[in-house]
Order: sequence, then C-alpha cells, then structure tokens
Amino acid sequence: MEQTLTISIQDYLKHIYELTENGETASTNALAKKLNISPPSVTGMVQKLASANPALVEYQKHQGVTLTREGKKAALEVIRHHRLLEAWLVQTLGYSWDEVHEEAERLEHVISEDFERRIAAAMGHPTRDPHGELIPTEDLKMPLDDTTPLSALRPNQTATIKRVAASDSKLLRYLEELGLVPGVRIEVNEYSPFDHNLTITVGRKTNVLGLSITNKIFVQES
Amino acid sequence: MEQTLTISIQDYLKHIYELTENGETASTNALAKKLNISPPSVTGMVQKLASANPALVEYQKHQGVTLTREGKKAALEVIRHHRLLEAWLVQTLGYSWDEVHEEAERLEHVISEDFERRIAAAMGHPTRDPHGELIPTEDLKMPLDDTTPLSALRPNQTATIKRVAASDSKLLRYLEELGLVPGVRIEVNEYSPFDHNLTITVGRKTNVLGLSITNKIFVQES
DNA sequence: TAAAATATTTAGGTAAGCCTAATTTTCGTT
DNA sequence: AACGAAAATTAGGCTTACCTAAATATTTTA
Repeated sequence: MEQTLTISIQDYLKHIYELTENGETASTNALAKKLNISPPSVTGMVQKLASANPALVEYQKHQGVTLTREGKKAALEVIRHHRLLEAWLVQTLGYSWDEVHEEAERLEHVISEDFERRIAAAMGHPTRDPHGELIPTEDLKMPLDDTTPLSALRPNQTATIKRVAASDSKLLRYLEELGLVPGVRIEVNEYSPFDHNLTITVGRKTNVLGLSITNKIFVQES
Repeated sequence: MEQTLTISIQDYLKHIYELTENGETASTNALAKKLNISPPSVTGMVQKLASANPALVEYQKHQGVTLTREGKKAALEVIRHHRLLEAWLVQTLGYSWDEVHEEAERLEHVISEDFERRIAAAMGHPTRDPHGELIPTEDLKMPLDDTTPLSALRPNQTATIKRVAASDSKLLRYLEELGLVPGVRIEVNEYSPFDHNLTITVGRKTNVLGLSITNKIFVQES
C-alpha cells in the first residue's frame, strides 16, 4: 500500500493530473508531448499504472486516462512538494520566479515528508507558490481557486493579482519588470473592444496589455 | 566530457573516495558492504567505471580500485553537496545533527551547481559540516585536516572540538547531551592509563570518556 | 606447501523505462 | 459510408543496474 513510487511514475501522475484538472481525460499523445516521451512508451506506462495494485489510473484502450483516488493523492503530493519548494527557494535562497521551476522539478521527487513539513512550517504554511499557484493542503486536497482572469475586468474595476499562469522565463521576467506579480493591486483604465487590450495601472505605471497576457493573469476583484 | 553521472555512479565514487582516503585501494567486498550491493554487481560497475571515457577509476582484476583524477573530482563534488546540505538543513530548517544524513543522501545527487553556490554563500562559505567534517572547496580540493584525536590529549591540555566522526544516531544524541559538539572548548583533567579513559570538563560538566568515544572526537589544541 | 577459507569474477537473468517500426483503431471529411 | 489522416497500440529491442549460482583466483593456515 505504501510503496514508494519511482520518479518516473511520479512524473506521469503529476502530468496526468494537470491534463485532467478540467475534468477531461488525458490522451496518450498529449501526455507524451508533455512528458517528452514517445507515445508507445506512454501507452506502456499507462497500462502498467492501470494494472498496479492499487491502480493509479483508470484506463481503457484508445480512451485516454484519468487518475484514481490513489493516483490523485500521489499526484497532489508531488505537486505540493513542487510548489512548496518553489516558494521556499524564492524566499530563502533568493531565486527569482523564472528560475525556480527546474530546480523544484528535481527536488520534488526526493524530499522527505519531514522536509516538506519543515519548509511549510518555516514559511507559515503558504497557500500559493511564487506564481500564485495553489499549494495542495497537507491532507492532499487542492483548494478551490476563486480568481478570475484579468481579461474579464473592465474599466474602473480594481483587483489584486493572485496568480500568473506562465512558465516561459522571458515572459515571467517581463511581467516582473512591469510589476505584474502576485499580491499587487491594479486598476483597469481602458478596454479596447476590438483587440481586447486592457490599459491598467500598477503602482504609478500604466501599461497596455494584450489578451495573451491578460488571459494568463488571474485576479481577485476588490 | 561533461556527462552527467547517474546517481548510482555518484554513489560508487563517493564510497570509493571514502575507502581510499587513507591511500589504500578499495576492495570489492568492502565497497559492496558499504553500498549494500552484491559483490558481483560491484565488480560489474567497477569494470564499467574503469573503461569509461574518461576513466573514473583505476582497476586491475583482484586488486581493488582507486579513483582517477576525474573520479576524485566527481566524488568531491558529491561530498561537497552532501556536507553543504547537512550544514544548511541544520542551520535553516532546525534539523539536528543525527537527522540530516539521510535527507542529504538523497538531495546531494539532484541539486544544481547554482543551488550549491547559493547555500554556500547563504552560510558564508562554511568549511565544516555539522559533524565537523571538512567541506571540499568550490574548486574541489579537500582541505587538510589539522586535528588530533581527543584520545591523544593528556591532563591539563585544553582544546576545541573540531570534528565528531560518528554516524550512529544514538551516539550522536548522547554526545550532544554531554555538550560534546564541534566548537566547544574542553579541558582534560585525568587520564587513566589502563583503560585509556579521559576525564574531561565541558562547560561546568565533567565526564569520563572511554577510548571508543575519545577516538572519534577530533580536536585542536589551544 | 597444500588444503581450506575467503575474495573476486564470470555467466546468465531480471525489471524498469525508454526507443523505433509496424499495425490497428478512431476520427474527420467528403 | 468510405477513405485518408491522425492517434494509439503492439512488437521487438536496448541500456542501466541490479541479482544468484557457479567458477576461479588469492590468501590464510595447518
């Protein structure tokens, strides 16, 4: 029951979680692309995970996969590790938010539960990582995300940035320069209906942001 | 040339380093015992390391192994990771010195050079880990250890504890209780020639220590 | 110095996790 | 509804890093 999952399996589960968060099943091809592994290899591993005891995924030939309760728990454990690590690397070692991902990607598989507890406690049990991604709770539930995309706001609305759903380093550095990071308050000044550009104020700076950006920034109105 | 060594290989090199520090060669059996791997497996891996390019070990059938310059560098890198991690886990996460080993054992193989540099800098480039073991320098040289075993001291000599060469958790906790940890000043009061017991003062406590302990504590006279 | 004990190596196998090439299934069109 | 494209699977192989059993080399000891 309390088998230790290989790093490889942990990675599969994490990526399946991400592909199925919306309720859909994860296709072999999508998984293969995300894991950077050939589709036949993915088929093989998925079959193995489905016939494991306890089964970690639900799988029917040609129908894609979803996580079982067990698989989901394991996935959330890895994601919790990853996000706590990102937060911690930023807070205690001065990593910037565009640098942490790779490091956390390797560490997430090898830290102990003790280590997990210690860094969580040291940071005061944070609920979001540096990108604003929600951190699964200690009992492995994913909190609900009550944010809306910035793109949905209109002039005169004010909000606090909660999450920035980007992984590209260049984009992250650009957004940081603009001050568009979690925790920051913004105000929408103008909306341009044709291209959906938003003009927003951050501190004393004003910027025009296109949809490709405003769709990736999630806020809480206030 | 700059191949990444597998975790398994890193472990072999680290253990070979430790077995050959005294200048001897490491026997297959000794290595097998230390790595908790069967002797035939060790023979196989050692042959592989010897014919790698560049060779990581020097090996002649039935003659044991030693590290090549390349192998030694790789070993010192792993050891540097391990010891920096131990220091850092103790300093920033409140691990005690008997708990850190296992965690560092897993992390040492996956941290980046960037991570290594950051924790070294954050701690002010320490030269010893929490046990007092010397940390290989950034350019991968092992500093000379200019300490002597406590067992060599005689009454009226005073010294500072520099290193405690023990890995058993129970012993470490016991020594910590007695205050016998690196950095502490001690004074030798009595020497008992038959059993080699030493009576020493630590702070305002006095203890009688047997040879099995005084041989594991290394000090600098002063 | 020869036999016994010990250490080491060789031989042959296994499991995990990946790959490419070939085949089959499903999907999107017309 | 059938055909071509796309997706997925099966078949067959490879590498890494282990294992046990058997064979051989070395060392110890009588």
